[in-house]
Amino acid sequence: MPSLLDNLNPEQLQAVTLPSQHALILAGAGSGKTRVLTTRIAWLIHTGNVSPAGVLAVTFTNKAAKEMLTRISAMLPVSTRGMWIGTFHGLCNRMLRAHHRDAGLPQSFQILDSQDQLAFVKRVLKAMNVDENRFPPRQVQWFINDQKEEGLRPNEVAPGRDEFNRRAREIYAAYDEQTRKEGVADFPELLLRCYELLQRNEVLRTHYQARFRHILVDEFQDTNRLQYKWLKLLAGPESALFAVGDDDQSIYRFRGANVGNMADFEREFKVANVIRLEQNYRSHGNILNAANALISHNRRRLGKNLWTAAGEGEPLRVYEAQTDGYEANWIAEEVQALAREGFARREIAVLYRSNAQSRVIEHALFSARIPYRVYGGLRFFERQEVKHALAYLRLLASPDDDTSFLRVVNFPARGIGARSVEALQDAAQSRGVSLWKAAAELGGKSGAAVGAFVRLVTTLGESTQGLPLPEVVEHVIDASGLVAHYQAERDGADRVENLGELVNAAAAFEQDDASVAQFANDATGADAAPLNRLDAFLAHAALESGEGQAAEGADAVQLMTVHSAKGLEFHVVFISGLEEGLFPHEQSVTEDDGLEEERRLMYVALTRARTRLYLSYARSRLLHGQTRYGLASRFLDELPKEILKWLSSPARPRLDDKAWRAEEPLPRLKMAKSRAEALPFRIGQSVVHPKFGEGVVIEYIGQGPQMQVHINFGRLGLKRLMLEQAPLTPA
DNA sequence: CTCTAAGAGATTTTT
DNA sequence: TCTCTTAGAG
Repeated sequence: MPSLLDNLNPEQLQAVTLPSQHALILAGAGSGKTRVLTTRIAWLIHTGNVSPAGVLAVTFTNKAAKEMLTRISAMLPVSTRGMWIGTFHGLCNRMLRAHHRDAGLPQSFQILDSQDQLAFVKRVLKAMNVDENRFPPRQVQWFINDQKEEGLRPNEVAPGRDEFNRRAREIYAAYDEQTRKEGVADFPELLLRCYELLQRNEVLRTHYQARFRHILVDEFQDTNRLQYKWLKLLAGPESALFAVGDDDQSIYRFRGANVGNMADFEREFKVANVIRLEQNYRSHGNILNAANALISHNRRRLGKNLWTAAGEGEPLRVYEAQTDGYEANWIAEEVQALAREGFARREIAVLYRSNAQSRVIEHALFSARIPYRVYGGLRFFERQEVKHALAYLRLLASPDDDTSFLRVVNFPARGIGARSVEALQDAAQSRGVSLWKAAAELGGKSGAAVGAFVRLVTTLGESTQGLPLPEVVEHVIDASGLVAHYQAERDGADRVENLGELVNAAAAFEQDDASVAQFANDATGADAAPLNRLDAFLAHAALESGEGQAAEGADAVQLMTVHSAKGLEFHVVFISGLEEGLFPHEQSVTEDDGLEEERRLMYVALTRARTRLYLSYARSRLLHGQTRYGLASRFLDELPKEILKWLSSPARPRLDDKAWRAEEPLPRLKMAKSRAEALPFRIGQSVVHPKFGEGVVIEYIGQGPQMQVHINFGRLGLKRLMLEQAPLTPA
C-alpha cells in the first residue's frame, strides 16, 4: 500500500487521498493528471470499503479509457471487472443495451456515426422536399446535434425566430421520428436517451445512484451541457464526483464543450475540495515561462501557474521564413540536424493549426527523405469498404436499418438503379414500414432485382447462424461480392486488404477480454439479456473509430494539428504557421471568446514540448491558390522576449526542385512591379500607418488617382485605403 | 454504370 | 489551388 502513494507530490497526494466528497482537481498540463486519477481509484479500492463495482470513470476517448484501465490493473491485484470505465458514449451505450426496453430501443439498435447521420439527414430532407441549398444538410445536422446536446427534443426547442430555425425544428422532428422508426441512434442520441432513461425511471436511477459511490471524470473542461446533466443525474446523495480538468486547455468549444461546467460544478455541488496541480513534470522552465506568460493574457480563467523543478533549459527558437515553402524546408533541415544530434524522429512533432498546412511540410520532408507520419484523416472503421461490409453485417442484425440498406442495396452493383430505390422508398413511406419490409413485397421488374438482394441478405443470415464472429465477417465480405468487386478494381488492393483486416478486427475483438467486459451486461434488471456478439462488435465498430487499427510504423516525425496533439508530449516540438489570420485563425476573431480559445490552443501547443521548442512563421503563404501576406502572430509578441532566440539566415531554396521554384516569391513581385513602376511599395512590403500601425501590402486595386491599396493590418484586419491619401510610410 | 466536367468550399474533432 | 461532391452525358 505505501508503494501506491510513493512519489506523489503533496498536492497529488492530497487529491488522491481526499475524503469521499465532491472534488475539483485543476490539473495543469503535464502535472500528472492521469496518474492522480488512476491512483485515486486504486487507493479507494485498496483502503476504503469501495468495491470495483462502485466506481465509474468517464473519459472522452477510447484511448484514454484504455490507458486508465491498464494503469489501474497494474496497480491493483483485484480485477477491474466490475468497474465502469469508458467514454461517455460507451457507458451510455452499455446502459441502453442493458435497459433497451425501458429506453424504448430495440436491443440491437444500430449507432449512426457522423457520416451515417449526414446521409440520414439528407434522406429526411429529400422526403420532406426541402431545398438542400437553403438548408444545407451539414447545417441541419449541426442544428440537430446542438439541440440534443442541450438536452432538447423537437417539441422543447424554442420556436425559431428566423425561417431557418423554424424549419430546422420541423426537420429535427421528422428526423427524430424516423430514427425511432428505424431504431437507430446517433452519437448525441446515446447520451440524451440515456439521460432521459435515468430521469424518467426512478427505479433505475436510484439503483445506479446507489451503486456508483465514486464517479470520476477526466478532461472535465471538455464536457458539454448534456454530459454534465447526465453526471448530475447519476450522482446520488451518497456519490462523490471527482472531476479533473484544466480550463486553460479547453479547446473544443466549437463542438459544444462548455468550460462553464467547471464553475457550475463548483457552485452547484458546493465543492469544498479544489486542488491545483501546478508542478509540471514534462517541460523545461523556459517552455513553461512562455506558456504561463501567454495564457496570462486570457481574462476568464480559474487561475493556475505551472512550475518545474527542472532547470530553465534552452531558449525557444524562433524562425521567420520568406514563404511557407522556405518554412517547411527549414523544418526539414532542422529535423535532419536534430537526428544528427541523436533525437529519435518519433520524438519530434511538427504542429500546425489547420490540416491544409501539412501539405508543404510533407513535401519538404519527403524531398529530404525524412520518414514522417501524418495524424488524422480517415480512420479504419470510416473507410468506404469497411463501412460497406459493416452495412451488410448491420442488416443481418437489424434489417430495418434503412441507412445500411441504402448503402449496400446496389453495392456491388446489381442493377438496382435510383428509380427502383425511389419506388421502394415511396412504398415504404406510404405504408410506414422500413425499406426491408417494403422490399419483401415489392412487385414489378425492379421487384425482381430487389428481391434478389433481399434473398442474398437472408441467405447470408441463415448461413452464418451460430458461426463464430470472425467467420461471420469473413463469409459476409465474400458472399456479398465485396471482395470480388474490389479485386476487380484497379486500385482495389488496399481495400481488399482492409476487408481482411476487418476479419482480424473481429477476431481481436473476440479475444479482447476488456471489450467483452465492456459490453457484458451486469445483473441490474430483469430484462438484462446477454448481448449477441455481432451486435456487440457493431457497437464497438461505431464507437471506436479504429485509430489503433493502423500500424504504428517506423521511427517517423509526427505531423498533426494542435488539436490532435492534446494529451501528447514530445522531446522536440515545432509550432509552424504562427501568422495572424492562421493562428489565431481569422474566423476565430469574430467568434465570441474565439481569441481566448485560440490562445488556449497555443498554450496546449507550447506545453507539448519537453526540451526543445521551435516557433516559426512565413511572411507569405499560398492559401487557397493565392499568395497571402501576413504578419507574425500576436502570440509571439505575448511571449517574454528574453527567452526567445531568433534564428537568422533563411534556408536556401533548392534550385533543382521544381515545386520549390513554383513557390518562389520573386516572379510575383517582379510582375507586380513592372505593371506599375510608380507604385510606392512592393507587394509584401511592410508599411506603417499612424492609426492602424504596421501592416503588409497585399495588392493594388484600380487605376490612376482612384487606386487603392489593400493592406493586412494583422489583428486589425484587412483594410483598403486610397493610395494617394493614406499616410503610409515604409516600415 | 462509369466517366468527365463543373461547382462549391476550404478551421479545429471524438464519439 | 486543390479536393471533394454531384450532375449530366455516353
